[in-house]
Amino acid sequence: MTEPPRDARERLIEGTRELLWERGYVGTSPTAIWRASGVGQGSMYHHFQGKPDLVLAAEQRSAEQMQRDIRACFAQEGSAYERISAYLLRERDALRGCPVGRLVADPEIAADGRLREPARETFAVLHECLVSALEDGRNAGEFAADLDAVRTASTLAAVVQGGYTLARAEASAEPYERAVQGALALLRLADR
Amino acid sequence: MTEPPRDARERLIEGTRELLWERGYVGTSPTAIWRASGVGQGSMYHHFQGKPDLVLAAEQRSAEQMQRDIRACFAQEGSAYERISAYLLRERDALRGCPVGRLVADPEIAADGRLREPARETFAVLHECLVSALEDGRNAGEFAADLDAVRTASTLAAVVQGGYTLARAEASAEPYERAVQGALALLRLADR
DNA sequence: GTCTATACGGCGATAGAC
DNA sequence: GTCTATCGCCGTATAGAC
Repeated sequence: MTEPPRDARERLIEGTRELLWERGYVGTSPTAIWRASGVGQGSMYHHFQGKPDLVLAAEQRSAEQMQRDIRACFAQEGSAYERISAYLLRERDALRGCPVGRLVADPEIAADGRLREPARETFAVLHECLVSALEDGRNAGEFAADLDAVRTASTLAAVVQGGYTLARAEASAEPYERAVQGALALLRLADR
Repeated sequence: MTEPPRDARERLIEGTRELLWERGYVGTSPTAIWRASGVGQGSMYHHFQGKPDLVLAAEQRSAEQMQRDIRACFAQEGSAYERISAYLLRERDALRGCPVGRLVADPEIAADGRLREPARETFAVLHECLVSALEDGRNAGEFAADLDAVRTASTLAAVVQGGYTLARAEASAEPYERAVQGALALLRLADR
């Protein structure tokens, strides 16, 4: 399915992505990165200036992929509700959480505009897709005419991100599933 | 308002709470703790066995406080919707996030049953309060008879936690406010 | 491009004096 | 109970050979 990484640079980015997802910025050491990526230390410092530089490249890759997945999901055929539920019900490993959302938990990333940018952009794309779908549904009579698309879009995005937190606290995917199902049910009830 | 910490033990717990909230488990070093708490290193290792022991005490304190706040909020007078919105609209520093929810982002805490327990218990308390309020509202005719209280409770809890993530990604409290307002609007629309 | 060697500070903890 | 000293390891690089 997935192409195996080719050169050192590519392996480093993929290794960093994995470690960032699992352990965050502080928890991800350069040593762990080159070891996990199967390249030498000298090679890493040849391709990247240092940890922040490599992390930025990894973040951009993760953001790019998530944005592509989001757009693909919302470009599918179907009613507004179907597209929204398709996104919310996508296969996710709730206990792993979101590779992009995880990043902003660390203050080093939250405080640095450049390191924060990929996450900001990704959630902006998600929000835009959700707003469009909600407006479509409102225009088609699927949702109440007074449904606030902008706010509801933030609600739905938050349910996914917060569902991860609840899942990790219980070490079970169930709270995540419940949160998403509950959000979709509320959306169905908002049909007049 | 708040009592200043008295003894070394107390100061250590409060200092650890702050650092954990801000920087998570990996990002919080014993050295930073005793420095921030204004006690000596030897004192710290006299009162606590090591980092996990001290972190557990700090977690329990944060969990205890959050649970007390939750119960107080839901014990107020008013309709079910009023109690729920009172909780969702509580003054929060959205950019700081949740002192309890932050903990489970770190794998060291998520993987350790004892360190995870305070967070698990806190979200269980929140879920229970939300379910009770939603059932009350349903019985009083405030919400649709087929509203699923258990799932909706998880949805509302997730909106708050996920709202923090969106806020940090944008470095603004606005996405958090939108998410909460959107959730309350959905709840109001689910009234038949 | 990739390698090994080296550096310096911080982490997490222990020892033992006071 | 609190203090300072010390420890071994790791984080985050830099240097210079190959």
